[in-house]
Amino acid sequence: MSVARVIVDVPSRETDRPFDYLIPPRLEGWVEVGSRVAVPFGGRTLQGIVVGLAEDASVDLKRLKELADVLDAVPPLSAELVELGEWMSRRWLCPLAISLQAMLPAALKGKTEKYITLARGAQWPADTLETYGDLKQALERHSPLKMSGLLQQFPDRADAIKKLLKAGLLEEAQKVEDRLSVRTVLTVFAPEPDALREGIAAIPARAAKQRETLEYLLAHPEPIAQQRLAEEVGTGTATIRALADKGLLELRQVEEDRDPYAGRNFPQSAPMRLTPAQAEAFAPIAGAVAERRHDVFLLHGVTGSGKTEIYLQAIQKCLDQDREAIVLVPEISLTPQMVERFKSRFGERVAVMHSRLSNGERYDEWRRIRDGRAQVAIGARSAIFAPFSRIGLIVIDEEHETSYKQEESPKYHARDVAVERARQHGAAVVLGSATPSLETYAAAIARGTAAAGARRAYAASAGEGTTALSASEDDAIRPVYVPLPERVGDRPLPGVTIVDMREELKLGNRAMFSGALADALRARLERGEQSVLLLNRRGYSTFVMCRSCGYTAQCPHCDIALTYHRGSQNLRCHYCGYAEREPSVCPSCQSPHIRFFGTGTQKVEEALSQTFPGIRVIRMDVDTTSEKGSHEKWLTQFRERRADVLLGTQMVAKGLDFPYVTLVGVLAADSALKLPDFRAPERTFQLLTQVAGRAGRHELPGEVIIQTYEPEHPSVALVRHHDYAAFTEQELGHRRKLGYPPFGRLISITLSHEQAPALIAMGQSFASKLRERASAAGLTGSNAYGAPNALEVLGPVASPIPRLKDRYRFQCMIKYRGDVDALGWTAQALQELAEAAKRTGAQISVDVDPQMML
DNA sequence: AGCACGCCGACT
DNA sequence: GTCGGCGTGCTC
Repeated sequence: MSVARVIVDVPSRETDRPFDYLIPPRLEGWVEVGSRVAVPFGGRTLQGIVVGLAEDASVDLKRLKELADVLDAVPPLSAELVELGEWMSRRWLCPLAISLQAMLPAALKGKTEKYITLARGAQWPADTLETYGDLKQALERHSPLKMSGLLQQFPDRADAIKKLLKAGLLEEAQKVEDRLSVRTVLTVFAPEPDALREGIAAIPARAAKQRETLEYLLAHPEPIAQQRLAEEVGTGTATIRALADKGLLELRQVEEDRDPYAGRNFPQSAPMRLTPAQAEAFAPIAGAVAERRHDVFLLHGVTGSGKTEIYLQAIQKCLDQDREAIVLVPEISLTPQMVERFKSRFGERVAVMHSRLSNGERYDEWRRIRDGRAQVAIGARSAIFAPFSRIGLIVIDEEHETSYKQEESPKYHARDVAVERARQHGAAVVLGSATPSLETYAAAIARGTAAAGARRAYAASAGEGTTALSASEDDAIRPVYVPLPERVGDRPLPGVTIVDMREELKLGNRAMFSGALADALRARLERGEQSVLLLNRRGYSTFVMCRSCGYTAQCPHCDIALTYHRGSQNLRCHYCGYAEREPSVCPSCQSPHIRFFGTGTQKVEEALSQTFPGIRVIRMDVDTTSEKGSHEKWLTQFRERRADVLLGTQMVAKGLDFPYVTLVGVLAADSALKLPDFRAPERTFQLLTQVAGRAGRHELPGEVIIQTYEPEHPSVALVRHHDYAAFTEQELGHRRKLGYPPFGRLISITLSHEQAPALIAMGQSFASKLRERASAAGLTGSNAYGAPNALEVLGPVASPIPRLKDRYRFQCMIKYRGDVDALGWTAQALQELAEAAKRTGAQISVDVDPQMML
């Protein structure tokens, strides 16, 4: 008998290794690397993934249990994806079970279900029967019963069931079940034409409908849904059933794909003629695809420069070779517009995956990919795991977007996974952005450019410092730089005005709209044009304070000010979801002078209506787009010009393209600048540049007005001339001085605990252990030239949000040069820490290459 | 992560 | 004297 090595679905570091199981004869032949199996594990039955097969000789067979089951006819993961999962676990220091789970559609996240049956032949003593007769009766009616169902029926009998199990009067069985519903449709299958004609001849003259039905099938022999056939023929399903009973046709339940885009027509679109600039950018990418080279490209194109058409044509090249393509877009720009462009070009060959699909819909799209019915996958972050087997191209649009980094474990970055996966397949990678992340950009500039002379466009300003990324760093991405510096049709970038709100105040304007913005809005209303307004804060007011005693409303579970929401009249914590009623007097001193400060999107909406009576505003933020399809609904309304203003948080900044938008207003450009995060300036610059790109994308010229209290901050000032290069140069200078990415790398380790003192002690002992190890390894100590240390351990310090969901948080940061093996080193240290943490009840969370410092 | 086994307080 | 609290330890 052979042996399967299984990663069980327990997301803990202690069980993060393969466990060996015997493959029983009945399952022989069904088990492969990547199979999903059910295994007995410590007294229960769990889902697991087979990561290896061994011959019996190599393992000690005596103590092995057998696999309980193989859960799918076709393994959901390929050996290649299992390998990718192992790579991810090393790269982001997370248990393999978690990496593997991330690659499966949610529908295949197996759940252990317990079933209860009456023990066969067991005699119930009279007194037991008296007390627990109702349980016995329930099980006599239906058996086996789900434990969960039984508990629902008898909520207070949990202990009783346990007792009866122990006494051997009840028995328990466990099964791993999918969270899955495959929709089936009753489908009619026609027999061979000859049989069909015989059937028609045999039908009595008065059964006209039956005859018609068979005649229809003779003309249309392909399988058809019973319902549909009945409609076509103009009869009821009874006719069809009658025919089935006679054996004249076959009726079967057939699994149906839930097509989330069913009933929508996507007019076929032909490739557009590329502009000379597009063609120049396209050439090296197409070349790499044609030659099946694993090259990575940074396609740096300003907003409106036509990157998408380049993606589409590169994908076509890839399909022509009978290879497959993955396109990642940020969740937020996975709008109908984007999907439509891909569906129009590639039709049925496109599978779409995003979070708004139900588990079932997503599973169906996933199966279309796996079964080879789709060759292009477009989706958010997790689409990088699309189960293709011959990938030729991976595109990551808006490469700089933070949503590519998953904030929960596995804390992977889809961009890095993409490059690794492409390497496995010999596929090309295109990273597209108008505002590339500094990491990608610096690496590309360091490597050089594909097109001669292109480097001039951006490179000079980036400075020599960008080469600081260590050349020996083996997992560093080194993209070929492909600039696309002009907008299609030579449309100019919109003019940008920066308004200093301090000056407005001096002029006596205390409103949230500056004179310039108010005038510009009014002009759009008069001309019937549209505007987009950005304010990156939802809710009505951002904090609540008592003017008598200084009390501020804080979340009782987090160290965070509560935000006032107008619609629901409550105060809410945006981190844990806590809500309380709006106070009318100060909860602390009962003074009526409790006031709401700070501006959120709700308040702007109100101010718009007051300032411009009759204005039609669509507000888009987390609060108005939580419903399925609402995002799409608002955008459609806006496109159809049923509103004058689209007001929202950063979700209005990305990827939208409306011809009548001629004004973009940013209400508080500096709102994110004060955050304690070294990427805050980069993010602000990116957000402002992106939102500015929403204006004037078609015939009408665009205008951008940015309100700020910090007009001279580079993140704001340099947006004025869309000066990515100048901003980048400055910012890279700062990063270099501080040893931040891309000049150094970070691993953040956050410890959390319900009690602060225990946490502080633990944090300190952990940090000093790390430091000891580092110095023992000769990694610390500044060198004689004042160059940064190879590795530094910073902290522990309280996290920027010191308490979240009733847990205190402390963090350590490991800052290191790219040529140091900090991952292996940290993994070891964590192993030790994990043991200590378990005793004290602390939680550890590791973030390799953190994107958010909060 | 759970579920077992194992040692100390409030009940029959 | 028993039921049950949840503290450590293991799971092929």
